[in-house]
Amino acid sequence: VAKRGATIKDVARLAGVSIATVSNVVNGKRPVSEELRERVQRAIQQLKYRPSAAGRALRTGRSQSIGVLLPDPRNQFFQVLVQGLEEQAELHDNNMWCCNTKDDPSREREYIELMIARGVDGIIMVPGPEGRDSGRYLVEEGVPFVVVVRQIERFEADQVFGDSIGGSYNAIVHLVNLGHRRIGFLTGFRGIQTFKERLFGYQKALQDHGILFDPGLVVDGYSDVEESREAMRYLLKETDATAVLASNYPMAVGALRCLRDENVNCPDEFSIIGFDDLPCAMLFSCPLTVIDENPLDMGRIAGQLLYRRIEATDLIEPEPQSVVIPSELIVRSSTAGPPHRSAD
Amino acid sequence: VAKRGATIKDVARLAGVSIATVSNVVNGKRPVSEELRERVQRAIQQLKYRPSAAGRALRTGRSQSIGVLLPDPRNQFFQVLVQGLEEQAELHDNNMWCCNTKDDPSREREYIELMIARGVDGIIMVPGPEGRDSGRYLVEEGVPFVVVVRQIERFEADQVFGDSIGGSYNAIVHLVNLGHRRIGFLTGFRGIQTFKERLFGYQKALQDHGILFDPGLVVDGYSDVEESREAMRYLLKETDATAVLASNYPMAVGALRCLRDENVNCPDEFSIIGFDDLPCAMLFSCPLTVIDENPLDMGRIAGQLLYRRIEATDLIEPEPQSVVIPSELIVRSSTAGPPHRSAD
DNA sequence: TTGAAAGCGCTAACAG
DNA sequence: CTGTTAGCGCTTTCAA
Repeated sequence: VAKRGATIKDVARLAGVSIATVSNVVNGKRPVSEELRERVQRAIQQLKYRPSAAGRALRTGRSQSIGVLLPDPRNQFFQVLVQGLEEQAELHDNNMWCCNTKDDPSREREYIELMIARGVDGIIMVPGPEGRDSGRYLVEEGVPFVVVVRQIERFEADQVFGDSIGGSYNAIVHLVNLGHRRIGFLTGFRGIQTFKERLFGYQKALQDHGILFDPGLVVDGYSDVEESREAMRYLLKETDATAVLASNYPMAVGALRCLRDENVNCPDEFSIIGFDDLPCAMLFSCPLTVIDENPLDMGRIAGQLLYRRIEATDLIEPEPQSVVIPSELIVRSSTAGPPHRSAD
Repeated sequence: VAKRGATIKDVARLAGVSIATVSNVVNGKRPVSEELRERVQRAIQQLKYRPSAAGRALRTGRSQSIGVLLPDPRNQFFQVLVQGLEEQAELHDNNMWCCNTKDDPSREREYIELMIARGVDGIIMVPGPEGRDSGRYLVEEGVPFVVVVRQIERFEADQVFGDSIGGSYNAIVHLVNLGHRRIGFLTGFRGIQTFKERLFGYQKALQDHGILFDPGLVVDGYSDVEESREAMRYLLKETDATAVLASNYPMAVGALRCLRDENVNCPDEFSIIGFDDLPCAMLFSCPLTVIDENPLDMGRIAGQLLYRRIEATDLIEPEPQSVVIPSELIVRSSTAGPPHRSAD
């Protein structure tokens, strides 16, 4: 439908030079005399010539673009991550193709296929429940990639992620210090590494403080606001929990919403601590105490690792590198001592 | 760096057929005998053949992808919009390339150039301050496109947007009915059509209720949380406003944050009404009264219009169409009568 | 320093 | 129903 633009041939003809010369003016790979360069530049301007990405990609085998696999673009955490990636992509004159896997392994796999077919130069992946398989597949296909946000354990690849175990551990210590003993855990898909780690940190913190782990206090929110609201209702009605750790942002929102529905005061009657510090976290009816994971830096560093790999010559492949981004506990007012019982 | 996959030639050789036959099996443009089809399918499987998008794009002039220009991907409003678009793109086996214009005209223009060079089949644009120029340029270049969220007035193109004037009008009527007379307006870049319209709706509502328009009550938040916090502080300290209309989501967040900083109770001492209903709007310390614009439908419809145009034969170009998505006032608790004065 | 020409992977027109 | 072939726009040898 779109009308065809000028091609390299048109430019060559108008400038009275060969197409090779035009190419060299455009890409600067070989020196071109001042005179010809000028003639070519003028022709380019006049014809509004834009090199065709398709032609170039076909010839060079490089598309100047990278693919990004995200589980949930609506979660602002991932948008901040993307912003960090975008910064790097722009630096390399690349474009980014973001895809929504919805943490569905078949969508993840399909998008990887599609990305390879489209010839992306590399992939940034937030791995879903079967992310390890995807990772293996990418290795097999020889596509440069980096795993971000959620670690794939004992896997040789560039990886950038937060200290989920430590973050979770610190959150629980905070609650325990406030006097809580019955602490719920609101988890996402249990198949996902990050949530496993956060659960582990939770368990370890309990253990280190001599509190028995009760699996009945672990409820599934599936990273979804509505599901989390339901799960939280269960925690409230059917258990004696006095606090909860919500293992990501939408789940904290769901938990908070449930408390509001049920007219349970936060933090007087129930404490909430969440993951991820987003702009509205402090505006909630009880400004949220959170573990911040610094997604912007995660994105930046992941981007840098990817381009390092993309630009490596085939001879010297860089060593796979794992980068752990430190996380930080930000205490606001959604956490306090448990009701009917003084804090220690 | 990535190792080269199998090409159509490899498949043809292995299956013992011509490349044309392989192409026809893949694309189904011409009938192929059962026997050959099967041989080809087997070869495809065996070689893990994936048609090269670059080759196809070069040959057909179609890239099977669309570009999306967004002013601020971090604003969840736009992510919901994108979700609607994505739905349509997936339906057409297309991919989406989202770019962040930051409402900067030169970035907008650059990305349009880039998108054309990359051969996108169409563009969805949320126009920035000089969006009209961009629109004209797209027409000139013959790229199918649709304008979304923010209208370009008196401009022949497919456009999908909300009823900003009406939404704003209704918000003000709501406040006036509560008894407010001194109502502030927190605006984004004044060069952007949507904000002009929202300001207009505000003015018109005041006028219709016999309230004099005071330009001193219009303050700039530039769609930014921090800027809005500042602007709101001004409104609070330097004017006698008792309520404010924040003309998009991040600005409402900023306004709310300011009230929190200044220990001003909402809605008892000050009322806020915002635009865009996002999942946390109801969790704020005062659950936000908002105008919801239904971005999901905007995205869906914009996508449909774009594909209608992309798929049109050059002979029958569809008539440009403007679609207005109705908006809805959702009353929560951030609005009440003004202080020191009973509501009427 | 420049040009001619091959060919990247694919589709489509043409020939059988 | 199938095969042969031209050529999309570009980069990159190879020759001059």
